[in-house]
Formats: sequence, C-alpha cells, structure tokens
Amino acid sequence: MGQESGTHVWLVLWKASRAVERNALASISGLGIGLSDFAVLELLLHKGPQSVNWIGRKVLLSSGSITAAIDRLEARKLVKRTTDAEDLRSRIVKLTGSGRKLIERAFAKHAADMEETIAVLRPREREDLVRLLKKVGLWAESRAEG
Amino acid sequence: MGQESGTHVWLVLWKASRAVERNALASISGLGIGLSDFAVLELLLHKGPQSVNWIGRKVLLSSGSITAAIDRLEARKLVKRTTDAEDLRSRIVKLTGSGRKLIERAFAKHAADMEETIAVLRPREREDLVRLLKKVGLWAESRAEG
DNA sequence: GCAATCTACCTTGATATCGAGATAATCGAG
DNA sequence: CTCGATTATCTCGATATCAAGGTAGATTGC
Repeated sequence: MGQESGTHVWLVLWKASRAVERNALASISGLGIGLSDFAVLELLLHKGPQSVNWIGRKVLLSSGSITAAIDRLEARKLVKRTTDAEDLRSRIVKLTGSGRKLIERAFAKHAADMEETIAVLRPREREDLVRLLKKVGLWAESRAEG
Repeated sequence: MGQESGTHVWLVLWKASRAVERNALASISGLGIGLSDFAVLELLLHKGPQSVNWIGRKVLLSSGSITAAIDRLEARKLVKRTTDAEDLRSRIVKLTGSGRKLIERAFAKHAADMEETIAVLRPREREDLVRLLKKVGLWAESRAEG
C-alpha cells in the first residue's frame, strides 16, 4: 500500500466536486438559473452592489463570461446596471426587487440542500476536509499563477 | 465558532477543484488537448480499446460530448474507430501509434505535475483527504441520482 | 417470423465559456 | 495640458457541453 498518488487524489477530488456540483445545480436549476448566475446573485445579496469586473474576479469568470452573465440576469430583470459617478468606465450592478426575492429564496434552498449533501460528514470531519482542501487549493492556486 | 456549513464546504471544495484543475490543464494543454480528451486517451491507454458508450460513461461525458471528443481525436489520428464483430451497433475505439505515444508522454508529465500539485500534503493527509472526499462524493452521487 | 422495444451511436440546436481584440475612460509622467 | 499606459467593459469567433431526437442493429414476446 504505497501513498496516494497525485493523479489519484486529483481524480477523487474531481469526482467528488462533480457529484456535489450536481447536487448544487439540482438545488437551484428549478428557478431557471445556472450555477454561475446563482453565484453572481449570491454575491450581490451578501456583498451589496459591485462592479462587473469585481464580480467576475470573485466568481472566477472571464471578462467575456461575466458580461454575458450580467446580460442574462439583466434581461430577466434580476439585476440592473447603473453607472458609477466616480469612474465612468465602471458599471455598478445591483439587485432588483425581484432579483433579491429570487436569490433569497434560492439561497435558502441551496443552503438547506448543501447541508444535506454534506450531512454524511461529522463536524470534525468537515473541519478536516476544509483544512486539507484549503491547503492543497492555496498551493495549487499559487502554482497555477507562477 | 459553529461547525462548517454545507455551503462553505462546497465553496472550498469548488475552489480547490478549480485550482487543481488549472494545474492539470496547464500540464497537458501544451500538447494541444483538453482535459476531456486527455481523460479519454488515458482510459484507452490503461484499459485498452473500448466502445464509445463505455468511455463516455467512465469520463462523465454525455453521448453527444463523447462523440464530439472521439471525432476530435480521430481527426488528429490519435484514435481509430473500428467495428465490433459481435455487435454492429458498437464502435470500438483504440489508440493509434501516435495516439499512444502522445498519451504516454502526456500522462507521465501529468502524473509528475499532479505529484507536485499535491506535494503540500503529507502521506497521512492525502489519505485523510481521499477518505473524506470519497465519503462525501459517494453520498452526493447517490443523492443526485435518487 | 415479425412487431415492439431496447441499445449504441450520431446529429442538431441551444447555451456557456474563454481568449483576443476593440472601445472608452482614467491615470501619470513630463 | 497632452500622450501613452492602464483599466473596465463589451464584442466576436471558436470550442465544449448538454438534451432531445433520429437511425440502425439487436433483443424479446408472442
């Protein structure tokens, strides 16, 4: 029994992530939005109005993708673009009333579903998992940049 | 300090997976193939010739996506479709000589890179991480189906 | 033996994503 | 003040993915 190889850890990580992602998607797709759009709305709900660019960096979308995402959400009147008085290049995105209502509902459902999805793990296990994932995640991130 | 919430565990899992995925992609994109194509070739290398359908299930691609993937690989002469004598509906996919050469090289590089990517984790930590990921992954998978 | 059903694969149409390049506003050096 | 560099956003083309539907071979029930 040798140690876990890098490829094996990666495979397991990938599969687990896919499986949990399917749970997350199922939890919100009923509301007609995908994971990216959900992430954008959730960010606006908890962090308040933000610039397009900043949102894109936070949810790991490229500049092209975040524009498309905001377009989608704006078309459905879930968010609104406003101009920043201080920097005319910057467009500030904020939730509309219906957007707020939708994301509040979606987030509550999502949180409940995610709770069930990781319910197999006991509190101590969750802490361990988070610690290990952060450790390898941060390392991988720094490697990906450098 | 309450326990880790489901959404937080999911967020950390997602970020770690994305970060490691970027490493994996960087490791093989130099050879002109993406992660899906790599997974297909790697499967053929280690499991031998297989039917299109079976490959798709193994690498978690939909029927449309796996066809497109095999088309890509076939266009680059990395794999070849042959007919199965026993079931004419089934097309058996096998590596060509150059396909084998490519994936052997790619896999070696990939394995080395993944080893470095998880090098922050000590053997014991890797085991823990794999155990926890499998636990939550299997659970999430069964939930996604049911 | 043949009709109904199933299975494997492919095709098509709709989305989502990215990267590169375009545009416009801001900043900074001189 | 003005020119070049930087920053924020958008546009466009290419790629990847999925879901649904189509075709042809295989299987089952009668």
